Amino acid sequence: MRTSQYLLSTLKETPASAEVISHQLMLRAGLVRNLASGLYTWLPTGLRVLKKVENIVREEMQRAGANEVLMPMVQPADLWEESGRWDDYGPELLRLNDRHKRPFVLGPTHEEVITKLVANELSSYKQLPLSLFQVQTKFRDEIRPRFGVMRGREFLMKDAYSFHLEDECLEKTYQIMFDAYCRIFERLELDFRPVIADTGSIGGEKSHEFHVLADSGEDDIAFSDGSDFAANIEKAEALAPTGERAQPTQEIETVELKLERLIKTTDTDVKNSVKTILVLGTSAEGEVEKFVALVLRGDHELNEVKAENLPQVAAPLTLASDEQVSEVANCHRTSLGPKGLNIEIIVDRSAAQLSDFACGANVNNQSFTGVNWDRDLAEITVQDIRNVVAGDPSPCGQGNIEIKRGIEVGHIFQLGSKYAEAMNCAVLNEGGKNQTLTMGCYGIGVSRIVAAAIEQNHDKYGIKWPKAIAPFQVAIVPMNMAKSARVKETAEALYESLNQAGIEVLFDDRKERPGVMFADHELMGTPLLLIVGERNLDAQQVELKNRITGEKSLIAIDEVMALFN
RNA sequence: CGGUGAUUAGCGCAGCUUGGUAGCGCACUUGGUUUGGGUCCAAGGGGUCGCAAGUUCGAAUCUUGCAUCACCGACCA
Repeated sequence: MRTSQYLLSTLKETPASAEVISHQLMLRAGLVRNLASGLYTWLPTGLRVLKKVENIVREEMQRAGANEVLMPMVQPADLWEESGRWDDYGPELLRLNDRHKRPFVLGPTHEEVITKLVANELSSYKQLPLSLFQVQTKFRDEIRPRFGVMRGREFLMKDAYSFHLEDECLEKTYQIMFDAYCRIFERLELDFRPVIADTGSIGGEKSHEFHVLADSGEDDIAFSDGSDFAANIEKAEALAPTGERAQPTQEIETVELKLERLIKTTDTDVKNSVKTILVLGTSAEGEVEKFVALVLRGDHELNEVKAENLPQVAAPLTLASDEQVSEVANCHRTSLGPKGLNIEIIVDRSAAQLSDFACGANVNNQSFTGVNWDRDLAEITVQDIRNVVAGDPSPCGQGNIEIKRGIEVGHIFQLGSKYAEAMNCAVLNEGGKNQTLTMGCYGIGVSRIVAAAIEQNHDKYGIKWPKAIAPFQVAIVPMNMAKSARVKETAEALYESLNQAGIEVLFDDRKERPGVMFADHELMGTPLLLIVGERNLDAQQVELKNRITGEKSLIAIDEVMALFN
């Protein structure tokens, strides 16, 4: 490709709307352009990268035995009613009507469509197991699109689905997919971790997320420093403190301060206080009807996923309003405490270990000190409901927890039969009986990977692409080609040979000054530059510059092709 | 959905307080100059000042409403 025929579209200045480095560089290097909130056009350079990521994913999916298909982005609403997600999915699901006023959705994912397809196509256990995948545009009407293509509303995703008669078979495929994912991210040269993940509302038993480590990531990942344990913080278990709880030594006293003031103005340690959060609870029939108090040590944070997964707590987790707090406890939320509440009390394991602790007194601007479980509060349930913090013992039993930020680029689930049941996806088994299938699903955010790769690979000059996904393998940068016939001939000849050999080469034939060309190629992250100048032509040499290492060297012109063998 | 801020040329911004018909840098066009790290000089083109209503002789500027974008929060496979 010649730059004179190419849409380079680099920018000197950073557009004001770009927050994270990958978004800034994607705009500056001319990879994408914003169309509307969360919607991006891929320019030629960006599309080259996107396609390379897509192809690596495709190759590894095929190697894992999956068949590629392509499903419509627009899906009829009745499929979603059949699975129950028409009601469950919420406003993230973009709904629309066709000219006959028939309801459709823009697919945020394709479980319904694929399950329906397989239900229609398969009839015998002999056709199992089967894995299908596609690379397709997804649309999710995100509440808050941000960071460019990192969290766009429309994005490119590889989604794969596997179908099995038995769970053991599903587990085997799950492991194959797990390995395929590791290979994909290794080929992309990303610093990534598979982490244990929450299955969320999609259901299922087992799930891993694949995270690219980067400070701009939106998720917290808990690692062990003593093993390879890693889990999304949503899912990382906070172990119960070891040892016996200390015996009470103090009597309850009432203090005329709200808890926050008590901690700030006296020597009461926040770690020896508990905070109390009132949330909606569920009845025995699973209906939302009452309240539950969640009690945590003062310095700990509530883990909403853990709380939500408790049967006593209504999902989605809903905090009680100020009015509701008044009804239940007759005080403001800042003075809530577990003692004297006439509702179910769920206490975090760490909070349950405290003795002689401080808490709100359920009277405005009053607290208790010297409170003790058992003695002062008998009826409590102890659960793990907090986020792990750095330094906690790892739930794997070895080492301590460290927390880092990650960008979720992949997620694999053992779905089970939720969708197969809903969509009536079954085959005849060996005994001639109808048997509902069990499913796995496996997603990779293809467009998000492009952003994640930049987050991990850039410097002050621009992007430093991993080899496998660079838009071009090499650029030819001629010095003053307009004035030097030799330079022009050499550059053209090199371009011709590289092109012939199928190397992706960008020939900078613009009439620009060298500095401009260097700056553009560094911004775009081309891994190798071939600099052709009068200076080295007498010796039949060109200069080779490596974008990643910054190394420069001179090589003979007839050695150039050997670089790409 | 709540809070905050923004919206003036393709991009980055100034002008608004104190109303008088729009400017700077980059980019773009033309000519010259320069050519191993974003040359320099000159001349140009380009804007319904987000939209609508109001106040006023007169609105980018004041008032009101709306829209869009972003950030923080809530929310979210």
